[in-house]
Amino acid sequence: MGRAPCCDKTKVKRGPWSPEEDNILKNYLEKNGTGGNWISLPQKADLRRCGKSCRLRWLNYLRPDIKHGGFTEEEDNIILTLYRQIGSRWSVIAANLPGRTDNDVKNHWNTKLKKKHLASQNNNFLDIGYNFTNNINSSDLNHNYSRNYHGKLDYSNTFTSHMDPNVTNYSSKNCDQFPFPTLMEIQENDATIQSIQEDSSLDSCQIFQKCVTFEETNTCASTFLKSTNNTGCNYMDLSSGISSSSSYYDDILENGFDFQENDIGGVDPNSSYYNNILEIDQLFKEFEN
DNA sequence: AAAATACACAACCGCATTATA
DNA sequence: TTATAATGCGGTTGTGTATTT
Repeated sequence: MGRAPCCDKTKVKRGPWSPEEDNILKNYLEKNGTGGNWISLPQKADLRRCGKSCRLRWLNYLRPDIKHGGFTEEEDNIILTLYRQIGSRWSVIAANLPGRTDNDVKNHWNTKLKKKHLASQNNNFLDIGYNFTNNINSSDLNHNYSRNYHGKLDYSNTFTSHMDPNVTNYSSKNCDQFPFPTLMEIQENDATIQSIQEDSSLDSCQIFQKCVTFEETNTCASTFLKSTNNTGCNYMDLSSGISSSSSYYDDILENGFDFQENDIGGVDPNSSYYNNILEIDQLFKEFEN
């Protein structure tokens, strides 16, 4: 025994509404209102439609002051915030967005915001980092797997090092404590590269200056510390103290924003870590889908 | 240029809740 | 008070259009 249908499906029209039908429904409702009963409305308005269909058409489309599409960033933020608080209670979320219907918010979520939400969730998750360690020259090297703000796979490493017993991890958070290697020689070229004697745990270090344009609007001239070791390159912006071991900087400096699909920040494709990280990336991609 | 695929949004379905007789 | 109808809601599907192959 199924549920009793709300109307005779063989006698009502289904699918998209024609402009004529819209006019009939709109005119009827503006003149008479719902009369407190959607089920009997189609008959009274002379529409071959199910009452529920009429209600939906009116509430989601024909009703005055309804906005369609063009969600603003502020609206997106409200939806994202509320979704995180109360989940998929679309009518409640829509009630906080004047002119928006629950159906519209739900559609917008399913087509656009869900990805944004998942990405930020994954970013939060990935920010914690994937860690594994091994010993290189008596330094503990922690390998962190994360996403940079472009959503690109990024790989960085931090040291639990013998260099300073009071500092357990060298990262962007405490890079001001990073013991700089001794400057041994200076070379000049068009990128103003200064070569520095390598530190015991680094194969080589360079300081260089270059003007970098972010997204065509945000330009910054930074002095970077570039260090290389056997897992790849590391860049630290000496003015902001932000470091990144990433081909992200490589790509900006060398190719603008022309990222390669499978770039992994800071990882030498010939290194033993590369396949390992690709595997991890595959797992994350599956998790994202 | 045609077919396949992806995307956006409208509409439907059935269950839960609320209103009414 | 309770049975039934109407309404509200959210998951899901359908449809037209845009983009890619």
